[in-house]
Formats: sequence, structure tokens, C-alpha cells
Amino acid sequence: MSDLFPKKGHDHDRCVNSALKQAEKVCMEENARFTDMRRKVFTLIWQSHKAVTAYELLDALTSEGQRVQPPTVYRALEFLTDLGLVHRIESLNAYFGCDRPDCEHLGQYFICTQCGRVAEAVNEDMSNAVLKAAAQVGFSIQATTVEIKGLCHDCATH
Amino acid sequence: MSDLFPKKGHDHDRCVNSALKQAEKVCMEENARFTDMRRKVFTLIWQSHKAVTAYELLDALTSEGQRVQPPTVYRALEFLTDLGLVHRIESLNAYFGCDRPDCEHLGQYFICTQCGRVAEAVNEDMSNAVLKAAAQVGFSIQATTVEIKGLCHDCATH
DNA sequence: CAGAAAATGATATATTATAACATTTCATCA
DNA sequence: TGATGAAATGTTATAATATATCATTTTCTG
Repeated sequence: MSDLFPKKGHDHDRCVNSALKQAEKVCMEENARFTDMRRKVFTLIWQSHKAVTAYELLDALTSEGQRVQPPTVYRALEFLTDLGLVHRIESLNAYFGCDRPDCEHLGQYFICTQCGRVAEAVNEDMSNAVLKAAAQVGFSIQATTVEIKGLCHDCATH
Repeated sequence: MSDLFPKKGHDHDRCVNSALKQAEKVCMEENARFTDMRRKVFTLIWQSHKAVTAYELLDALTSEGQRVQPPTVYRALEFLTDLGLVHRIESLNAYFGCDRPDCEHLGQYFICTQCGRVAEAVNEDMSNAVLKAAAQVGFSIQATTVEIKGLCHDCATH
């Protein structure tokens, strides 16, 4: 059985840093500015193994100093999701960092209802099934939402 | 190519009536009351080919007479979704009638961003791919959300 | 019919998200 | 290099979605 979540002991700070590097690269390529606010929001999202809501981000940003307003956060989120650096989890109204911002993909999300952790999968079987089903009914896809809720292996067995 | 939506000329009132019959049957079996309010909400949802928001339901119910309050509608929606008579479309914050309330299934939803129509699919390829992917990572599924947005064949070609 | 359980009504408020306009920051080039 | 226009952010207000809580009514059961 492959692991849904990173093994214990993995260096998450390093993941976050590597994600930041990737984000910088994507922004560079797209001629988009990775501003301070966008970087802060991106980092906060990446530091969490759970999906993060807009107002959690607001609170986190506000405790750092002066009051940040909702539009500020929502704009950063829009920027990041448009570039594919962050995904919105529709069933949670929350946001999660994308592992693979550099390639087009249909992502699928596993969400543990016990521990709250989220994991992105890029599973060809699922993607292909969706693409095939759409083709069968003449539907041209713009976006897909595949969110799977349940118990992760850790929570199911402990 | 199979049809995503009912053919023109199909008798929608008859569909709604048949859905009502099914709903009654399901409620009977579950020993649940299909009250007046629940029936109204169910009917309003079924009369629409689009997903319907809670506040659209509120407005529709209110115009019929005295003011209906949000909890009333949300309770009816909770009842209907718990029984599987209605599905929530997460990416729209809206609700859609279920064709097959009598059998357990993982539903998938096609949502046309042009005309707003929604269609439920119960596609084995997609369901199996999801089940298999979950099994591979030791994830035990409680609920799935598969929502596919894009252009239906009609909108893409006209 | 009494009493309990279920459903609905009513009020208030929490949570999520956006509209509109003002100000600041930043890249560009004259 | 500093004027200028575009992009980003700040600010205020409000819209849209959802729930908590307690009161009342309806329905089921004995």
C-alpha cells in the first residue's frame, strides 16, 4: 500500500521551501508578481497539512500585526488558484497547496474527516475515467472537482 | 454519443411526479415523514434542471405566502440529503434532485457553465477508479464529490 | 386523551465572499 | 530620474450562505 501522507520524520520545512521555489519559478514564467502578501498566504497554506480557510488565513495574518481585511486574502487566494499554485477544496470552503503547479493535471483530494489532513493525488485511472465519461456524453471539461472524504489509513487503524 | 440531458419534448412534470413517488417510497421504508415542507422543497428542486440554492428555495417558498426562514429550508435540505433524495453540489452551494434514491451509488455531476443545467451520472468507470484509488492508499470512503464543470454538448456546438 | 418525540417557527448571529472606491507600489520609458 | 499608468493593496460596506438556540406546533404512541 502506498502512503497517502508523508512519512513521519519527513522535513516539512524543506517541502515548504521547495514549494516556494516552485511558486517563484511559476510566477516568473507567467510574468506574475509573487508579492509579499501572496507569499505569506502561500506559505501559510503550505505550512498546514490541512486545508485552510480564508478566515483562518485572515486571523493568522492579522495576529502578525495590523488588521488584514477579507478582500486582501481573497485576492491572494484568487491569484494563487488561478496560477494553479493552490487548490480550493469545494466541500470545505478551504484551500490547499498544490504539489505539481508546473504541470496541468486533474487533481483528486483525499480528506480525512478524523484528523483533517488532506492529500492530493494525481491518479491516471481517475483522471482518465473522468475524461472518458465526459467524452461519452460530449461534454467539454473546464474544471473538475474530485474530493473523497473518509478515514485515512492511520485514523482507520488506530 | 449518449445524451447528457433529457431529449427535448420529454415530459418533465411526469419525471417530477415519478420522483415524488420514489421519495414517498423511500421515506416510507425509512420510517421518515415526508412532510409538507419537505415535499415542497423536494418538488421545487426537482422542477429545476439547474441546481437550486437554499435562498432560491426560500424565495420561492416565501412568495407563496408568509415568510419562511433559513433554518426551515436548511432542515428540509438536510433531511432530503441525508436520505439521498437530493444531492448537494459543493462547487455551487446548491442542491439537485437524485435520480436513483433507491440504490447506493457514488454519483458524478456534470455542470454546464453556459446554460447552468446539471446532470447526474452514475458511471462505473469513475466510481471504480475512485474506489480503487482509495483502496490503494488505505483510505476508507465515507463520501465522494465528483463535479465536472464545462460545456454540455448543446452549448459547445450551438 | 396524555405525554413524548419530531417537526417547524422565530430570533439572532456566525461564516464565507464580493462590490466599490481610495491609496500605494512598481515597472517603464520619455 | 521622475512622470505616468498599470497592478496591487487598503478600506468600508454589504451580500450570500449557514447554524445555534429556544419557543411552539404537530404527530405518533400508548
